[in-house]
Amino acid sequence: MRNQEIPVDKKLAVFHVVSEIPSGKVATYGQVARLAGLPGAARLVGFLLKNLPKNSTLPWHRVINSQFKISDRNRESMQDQKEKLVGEGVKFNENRIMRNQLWRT
DNA sequence: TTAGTGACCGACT
DNA sequence: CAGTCGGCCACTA
Repeated sequence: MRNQEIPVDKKLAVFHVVSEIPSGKVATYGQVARLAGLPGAARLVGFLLKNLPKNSTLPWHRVINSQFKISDRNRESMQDQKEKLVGEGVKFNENRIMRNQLWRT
């Protein structure tokens, strides 16, 4: 059977990195991809988070884009993400997250 | 196989 | 700051 030609290992690596993001901090898609050993695969991270099962406990809300903003998609989901971050103590400046809230390794 | 799309990124205008 | 472009990865028609 030659199913699974897709890089499952990469997906797991990305999920692992996201799960390591501490509460109160945020990471960019590109940063997650890089830490997962997949430099340049930022779009893949977005794709994976979009297809995340609802029962997942992954802190996807701590992932933002390089502009320190919440990526466009459903209005509800975006608002939901911001509320979760605020609830964890992440500070915003209007709709932009402050740079010192970035997860540093 | 080719072309289009997306929760992206960096450089450039 | 906003818009465009080429490049990146994987998915879909």
